[in-house]
Amino acid sequence: MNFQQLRIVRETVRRGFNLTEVANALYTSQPGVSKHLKDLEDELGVELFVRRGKRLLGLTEPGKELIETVERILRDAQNLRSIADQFASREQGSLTVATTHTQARYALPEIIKQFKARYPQVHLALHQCSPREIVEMLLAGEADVGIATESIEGVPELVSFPCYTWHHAVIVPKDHPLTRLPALTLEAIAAYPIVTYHEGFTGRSHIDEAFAGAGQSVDIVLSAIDADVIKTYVEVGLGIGIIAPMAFNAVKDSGLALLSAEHLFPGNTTRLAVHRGVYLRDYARQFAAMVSPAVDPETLQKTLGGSA
Amino acid sequence: MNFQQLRIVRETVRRGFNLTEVANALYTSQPGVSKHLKDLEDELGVELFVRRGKRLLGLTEPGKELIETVERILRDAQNLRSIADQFASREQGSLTVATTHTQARYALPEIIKQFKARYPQVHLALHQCSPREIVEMLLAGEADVGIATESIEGVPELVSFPCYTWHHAVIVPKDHPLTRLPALTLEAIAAYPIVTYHEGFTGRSHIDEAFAGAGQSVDIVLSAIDADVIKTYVEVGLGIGIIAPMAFNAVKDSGLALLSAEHLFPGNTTRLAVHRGVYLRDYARQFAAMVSPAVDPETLQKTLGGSA
DNA sequence: TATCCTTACGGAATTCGTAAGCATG
DNA sequence: CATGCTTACGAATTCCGTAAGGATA
Repeated sequence: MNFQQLRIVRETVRRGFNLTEVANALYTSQPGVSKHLKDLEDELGVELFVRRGKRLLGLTEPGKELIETVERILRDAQNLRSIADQFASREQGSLTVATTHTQARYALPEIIKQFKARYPQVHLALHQCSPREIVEMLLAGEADVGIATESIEGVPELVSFPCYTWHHAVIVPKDHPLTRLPALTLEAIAAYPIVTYHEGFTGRSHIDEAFAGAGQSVDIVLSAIDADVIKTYVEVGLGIGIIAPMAFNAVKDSGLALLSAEHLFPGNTTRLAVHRGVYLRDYARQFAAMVSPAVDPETLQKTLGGSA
Repeated sequence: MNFQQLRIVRETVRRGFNLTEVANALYTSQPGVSKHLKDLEDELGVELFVRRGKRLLGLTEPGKELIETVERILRDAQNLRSIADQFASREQGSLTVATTHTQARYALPEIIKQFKARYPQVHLALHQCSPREIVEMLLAGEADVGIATESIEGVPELVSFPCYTWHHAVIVPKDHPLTRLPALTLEAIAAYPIVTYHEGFTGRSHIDEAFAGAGQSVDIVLSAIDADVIKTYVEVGLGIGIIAPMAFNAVKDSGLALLSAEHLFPGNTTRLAVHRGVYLRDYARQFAAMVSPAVDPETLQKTLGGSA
């Protein structure tokens, strides 16, 4: 048994049991991959993969049991490197953050500015992607930290911490009839075509729930991933917008008006997530603490300890 | 990084940083050991060991951090083999139990008889040793299960379960004056020379506590590891004995009388212990459940999951 | 027929053990 | 001067990539 064999097993599962892909992903030859798998199965005395003829189709029962331990071993091997790096160069290294447009554009800039000032030697990579991709990246070990409002809770392999809670708001052109209402209602909003976030983004599910709960059907004429697009179409007069309020800038968005809707939509909690059982470098823990008040950089590592 | 290097690191710590011993323990050459350590340190970019000249003295700070993860990786590698064996031959394998004389002689025979009937293909090795050695064996992965009344609690790397609770009893020659007392007292016992267990064995600490708490000084003329020795010397008239009551057999020990002392000594709880984070084969879980009613063979593995 | 896996084999790289050298108590 | 670690080097083993062959959709 060696690490390469375990890497191949892990990659085989991740790549959907296509050994050619696995070989490419690990920069090695396909026959080598094939042989390594066979050797490992021989050594363990158990078939790990279900085969039909020469094709691999999935994991056998023992394979399913074993894969979890394989993943933990490889994660721990990576942890060894991280711990060593931590001691070798405490304030140097890299940090990969996976997050959504909304966070990257509105919530994180100030934090990242501070972080960069504190840790100028850390190479910070900000991956902008969908909440589901954020989870994928964390699970695959491609990102150290994920920040999003959706999809993060309910993934048992992840530990997450609340960052802040906010409510959707409505944006309309400055002279829009809705600005003259004393207080917004869901009925009043539903009377107009709506521009808002895509499904699975920035609390969109909570918007749908609110209207569904009130028995209102809404006409969503356009959905976008980011508030910049939404604002643009609201200015153009396509409809009214529902966005996260931190995306509104009174100066830059002077053609629009922001109407509070806290009483209409359930609160959204943006969360920071980390894969259980991974070792976070000190600067990564500090970053997490800057993003979420629920993170204590001293005790975080113990919280992560239990590898599920 | 490879498994051999990690094995060498672990063994170096266990063998007190003597690389010659490490090489012998791992059946390899000493220069190879030396090189492997150096290569790993180079790869990680950190010194793992404190050296004076050419001698290794101990772990550096990074070494101390890393060793825990190294141990977990190697434990997980062993777990891979155990899981595979579990599927390859469900009722075949080996089980190593480390326990004390008292358990091996009086508590376990019936359980082991049942276990052997149920799993005739399992090679069962019963290691009789001191409670402290039991802990050592569990920590080193040399035993799967440990059973003892002392030393087990308070070791964070172990999970333990209560098996049964009992109180020490007094044995005396059949016609001894103490047999005519309506109820024993510590004072009455302390008036005679005493034969009982060694320190660190079979609840001896509780005996000392009881006398110390009552302000009684006692004359322990002989201490032994097992009740057979104690009984022999009581029969000879060397003194009165304090033993675990399960060691008394009314038929075989017809020359002796057993006097209850439940009201005098604190209760002892015999416990079963397993190293956290190890995978136990199904038959091992069944064995644990036969020994301790607190063990549920179905959920045991999850209890062990959290590797401290 | 194109994709995908296995077997076979030769070369490269790694690992291992022996021998020799040096430091420490 | 005996114990213990390092360096050096040749042998054995392992690992890897190319080439060829066979199975499946």
